[in-house]
Amino acid sequence: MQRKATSKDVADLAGVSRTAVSLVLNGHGEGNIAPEKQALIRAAARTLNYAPHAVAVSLQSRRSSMIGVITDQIATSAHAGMLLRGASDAAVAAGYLLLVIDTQRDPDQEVRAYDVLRNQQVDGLLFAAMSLRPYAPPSLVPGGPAVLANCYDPDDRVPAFVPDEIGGSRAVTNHLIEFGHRDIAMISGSHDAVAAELREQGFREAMTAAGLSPRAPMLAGWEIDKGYAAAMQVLTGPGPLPTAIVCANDRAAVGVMLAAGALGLSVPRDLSVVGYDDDDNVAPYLVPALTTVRLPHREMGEEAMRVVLHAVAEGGGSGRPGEPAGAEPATVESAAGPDGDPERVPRTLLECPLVVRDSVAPPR
Amino acid sequence: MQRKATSKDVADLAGVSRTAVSLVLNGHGEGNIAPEKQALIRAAARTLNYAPHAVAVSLQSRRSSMIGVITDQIATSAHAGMLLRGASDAAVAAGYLLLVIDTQRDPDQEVRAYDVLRNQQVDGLLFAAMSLRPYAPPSLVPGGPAVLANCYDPDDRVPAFVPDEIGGSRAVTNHLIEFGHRDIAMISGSHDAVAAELREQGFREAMTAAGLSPRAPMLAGWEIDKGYAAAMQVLTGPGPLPTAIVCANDRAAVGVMLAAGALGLSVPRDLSVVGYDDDDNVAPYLVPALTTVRLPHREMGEEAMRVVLHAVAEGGGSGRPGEPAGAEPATVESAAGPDGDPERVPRTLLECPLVVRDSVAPPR
DNA sequence: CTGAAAGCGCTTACAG
DNA sequence: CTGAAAGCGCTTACAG
Repeated sequence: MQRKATSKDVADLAGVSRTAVSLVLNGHGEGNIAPEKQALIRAAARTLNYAPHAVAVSLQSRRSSMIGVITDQIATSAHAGMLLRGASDAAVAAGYLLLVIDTQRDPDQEVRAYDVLRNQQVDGLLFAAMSLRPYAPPSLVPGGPAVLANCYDPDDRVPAFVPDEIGGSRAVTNHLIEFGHRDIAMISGSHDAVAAELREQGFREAMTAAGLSPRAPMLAGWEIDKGYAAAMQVLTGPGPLPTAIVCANDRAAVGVMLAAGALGLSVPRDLSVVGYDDDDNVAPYLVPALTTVRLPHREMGEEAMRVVLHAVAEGGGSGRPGEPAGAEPATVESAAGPDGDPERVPRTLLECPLVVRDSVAPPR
Repeated sequence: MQRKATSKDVADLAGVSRTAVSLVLNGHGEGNIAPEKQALIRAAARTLNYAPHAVAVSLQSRRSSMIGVITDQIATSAHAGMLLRGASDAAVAAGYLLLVIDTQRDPDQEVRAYDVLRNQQVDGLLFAAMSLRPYAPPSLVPGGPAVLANCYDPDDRVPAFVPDEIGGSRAVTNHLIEFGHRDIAMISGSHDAVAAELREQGFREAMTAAGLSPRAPMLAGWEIDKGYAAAMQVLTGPGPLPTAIVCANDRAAVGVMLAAGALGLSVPRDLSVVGYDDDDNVAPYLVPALTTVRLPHREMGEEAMRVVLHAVAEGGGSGRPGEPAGAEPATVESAAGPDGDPERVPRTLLECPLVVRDSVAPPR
């Protein structure tokens, strides 16, 4: 690799000082440097293919133009990558780069990640969980402002962006109710993920609001086989058969469809099925295509990054957003402390939109 | 955020020069600095929680300890994340950090990515494709040694690590043959992905080697619904029904299972089914669990990163590995140029291991 | 054994 | 309008 051109090279070629080069190339030329020299400098920079040495700039400016991202399980889930994509897009648009470290949920690695990121002088920090969960960041987060995505500080000391799980679940359930379903079963996820309880709650709320008495959700799990087993049970067991099933997620819905097939039931004619997640690789391609709820992964990454960037721009040490960063004001769950603690900071709920496809029909 | 301690702070507290601090903390103390002073310095560093300013170190050493990673679609696929994980693990273990930029296959973004990474002074470069494809990197790759993962330079100027698709496909097909299947259908992916042809080739090779005449692979696609449609056709069409189906990937296999269910066929009793990819979220949980082939995503990331790191350590400007970096020597496809071109560099084939589960049984 | 000096590449007061 | 100087925090010859 050939040595990169430095500002000195440009200065020499243009016959000026490095000061002049810096001024012009950073847009402070006007009124300071003679127009002809400006042209000379720009030409020289072009010729040499000059680009400032980011490390030197960073050392001088005390800004790295890098945002540290700590994730807990980057590899596990397909759509979770969208969170990173949203964050990356927002960062790149603002001239920032992402330094991503995955901790694999290992506390040691997490501590080290904070250290490394701090030493790399990141300007801000984003912590992203791959599935919704509470997360208490170190009390004094190093490395500038910090924001949480798809996780939340139980004490709300750090701003967070999370999906409105309850709302999404309410929405799909209502969709079923509008189609005329009255006996709806729910196959829930395991309670090691907080999303399971939230989705159950949404289901119950929608049923109750419609004057229907909800069946107790069946605890199953998040995988295809769990959905299969639960569906086998509910669809063969004694008692009346439900006309629709709300699944914990799209994969469980695959299991339900497989079970329906094995039982000779046709979806949606004999049974309506809905999922959750809008899994890119699954939901649109199931036969029939699955009606489900989309998780705002990308939005979480984007919004969270915007808030970080905004705080960085403010020169703030805290991740507290001054004014809303994004254009569209997201739903805010007023997370006021029990005693109105002024240290609390907003936890923003992002909509989980209903995605209507072909797996729902009126009950027979 | 409180100001970080500098080496000057440590020097002052310990009553020595910054030189001494640097020497001791970098392990060059012995024989240079009096033992008592060494202790003093270490103590001071501890007290102040000193860690060297990475940016300053980088500027001075002309090494950033960062490896740039350019990906083309980080978000699309779940298991693809494993590639990143493997790369990250290898990098972190060697004290390197990853600067990841996703280009979304936009050539403009790609060009910009190289620029940005070069300006950030990355010590080396990894280019990772999310699905196997040819990829010609810029002729003079900037930013130190470069290696390709899950993609390959048609001219083999840059080392590459790719899955042995043909071998994997041969292996599953043989598995079916060993179970006694003689009439095996293949539902292939669309040919926009090179993996499709490779997997077809493996299928054909295995059949031919066993003295069986292979059916022509059916062109379908990579999604559930394509597998479903193709299965419907092959399983209802005129002519003899195959006793087993080789699918382009796991998702297509889901479609096949769905179709089998709709047709009243039981897998594996009435029909054996195998997939490809060993999709974490799908294959182990299908009912029955899917016999498939695992893609060495993690290994590709790991091995490729090791080669980059090795080349960096060599101080080499080219990504040409001197000696093999990893312990286990991977299968090497001798990609010698047609005329023995000495500029050619190895393209390494990583094994795609067969993963036996429950979706295969002897034909009835 | 120890510390003053130079230099990595840049930008920003400051003096002409 | 222009350039010499200082300084970001570090490490590495070099002179004592």
